[in-house]
Amino acid sequence: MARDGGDRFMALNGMPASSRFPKTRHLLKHADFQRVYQGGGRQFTGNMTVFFLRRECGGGEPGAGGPKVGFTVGKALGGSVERNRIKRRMREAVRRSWPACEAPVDVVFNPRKSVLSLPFAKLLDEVERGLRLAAQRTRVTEQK
RNA sequence: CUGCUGGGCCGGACGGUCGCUGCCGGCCUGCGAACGCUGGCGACAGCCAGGCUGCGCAGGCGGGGAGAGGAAAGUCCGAACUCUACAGAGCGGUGUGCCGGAUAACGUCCGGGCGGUGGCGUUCAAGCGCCAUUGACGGAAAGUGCCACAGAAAAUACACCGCCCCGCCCAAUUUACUCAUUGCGGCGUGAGCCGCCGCAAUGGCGCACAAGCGUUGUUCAGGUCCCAUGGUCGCAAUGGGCUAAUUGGGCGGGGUAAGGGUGAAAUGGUGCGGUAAGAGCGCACCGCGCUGCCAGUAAUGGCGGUGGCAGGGAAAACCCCACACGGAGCAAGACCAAAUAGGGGAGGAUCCCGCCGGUUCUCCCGAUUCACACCCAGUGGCGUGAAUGGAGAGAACCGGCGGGAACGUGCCGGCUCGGUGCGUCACAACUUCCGGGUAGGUCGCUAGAGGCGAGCAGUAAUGCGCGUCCCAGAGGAAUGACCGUCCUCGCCCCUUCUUUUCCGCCAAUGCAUUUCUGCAACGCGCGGACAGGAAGGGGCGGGACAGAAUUCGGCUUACAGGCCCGGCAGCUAU
RNA sequence: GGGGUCGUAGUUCAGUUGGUUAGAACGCUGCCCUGUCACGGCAGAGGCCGCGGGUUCGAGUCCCGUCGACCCCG
Repeated sequence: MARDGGDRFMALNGMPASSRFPKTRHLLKHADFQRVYQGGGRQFTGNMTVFFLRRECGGGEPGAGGPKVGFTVGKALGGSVERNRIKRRMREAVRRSWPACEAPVDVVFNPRKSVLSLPFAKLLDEVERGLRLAAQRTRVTEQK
């Protein structure tokens, strides 16, 4: 089964650093979320909605070089167990998709309930696509 | 063994890779302060530079170790803890509610009592005993209110029907009438249930004096149903009453609380006596109330006496009684504290004294009013407090006037000074300090009514001491993602064995023989098919309910599967 | 962490306090009206009162538990 998926896992497991996801890479503040919703772009990718916005004043803070990611998992998505499961799967997927995006952007993922039962390889694919998309779009707007 | 049910326990296991959040210690980098060390300068306050050590913070690297539950849930109770209010108590409100115990506390738990339900045993039965289970289980003679429809009446008991007695009136009857007893004959043969019989049997149960009910039948009108030991009709005999009496009807007065089939519920129940009719009116048993003794800590139980019945339900209607509770909640609360706005003090920009006026506060004075407490036979007295008032005193602040000092400045004299005039008013920038306090951060924050083990006390809940262990602390919220093996459950497939039923065959097979063929076997025989069971293997799918948020004790609710203990029913074996 | 409100016909709501008959409007169905539709008229169906217990003679209503939805405060 899924020979190609197995290879992908091997490759990801072999990748040593930069696949970590500490708190400094999280997007936590309510104001940050509002800024991304108001000023950024959005794209729906099937099982989630991706919001993104380039961060300008990302000066001296640690972890300012790369993207920062936040999730919104509302009460409508289920009980606390299911919401936690969704967040954990999303975090894991983002953690393994860091190479897709190097730009300093703020990204907010708004997952749907189907993330719970989706095979992990597909979820990984979608998150990686979303991150790459966010990087490209923000670069375009910057050139304008 | 199966099914139902009650209680307790567990809540998949092991491993790999990569992660997340605290903690411990190591290394590196940066910053900060201390300024201990070195060097330089110096007015010996200190400053500058260097780099070592230790400290704090942040980041990075690699290491060790830890990391969701029995319900973490619902937030239904109870506490700890914190702040706040408070002399004490009450009112109000909320909650609890048989008794005793456990506990920090509880609406929780344990034990007991009483009641309900089910089962078993015993007994002719009533009843009694045992077991299981269950109960929001104080008070209805403290008071208010409610009880539809039906029913005479729904809480005051008695209006109505009925029954009985007395009085009056009317009608009928008259030697006939009437009453009682006995005998004979007739009428009747039953809707329902049980039993009995099959041309024989015909027994029992089931109201009444009446009003009425009930039954059958059923669409309604209407009709039907009456005595067997006591019904009714007729006849006869005997005895009694008698010209007034009897019967019937009406009216009036009284007695009665038995009955009146309704209803969820009807004013003690059954029997006997008793009476004009009746009635706890009397008696026996049962129930109930009061009371005495005994047992028990108590709830309560047992025995006896006594009363003749007090009196329905409902308090999850209001309410009464007893007891408990001040309020808010870790976003409690404490500390540090940015930016911005704002507050206060000082400098900027001056202090002192006296007089007058005003405001506020405190004290003082006595009068009136009110409230409370005490004394008193009392309209009275006395004390305290409050409000109003006053002419007084003090303090603070504000305003005005006057004087002095100091400073600035002008003028005059004059030169280590003096005199005199004016000003020193207000506001603001700015500087500095202080306090409150937002964002943010730190603490609270996990060693506890803690877990485990065995012991002792206790029927138990639980308690006591001993030993041992440290076991999540996040904060837009970590405790994960993926994979492998095993475990378990369900379905499907294959192999082997086996059971029942059915079908086919005396052969397949083995041995002998060159071959034909012969021998072995009607048997617990051989072969096959459907179905079932067991074991093994393989494949697929499933493994619940659910995520700590200050911490505990309970309750309630959700929950796949497994284990243990108990009760009931059925089957099988001994 | 506190506090509150509401679940009744397909839909929106009465009825709940103070217990004994479940109602209104719109919608739906059928018939009439009209050449046809709409409007209108007549008739009808449709409810285990969120769920589970209890109190009571009797529960939509009272009590307890539970589920769901919504709102407010810090």
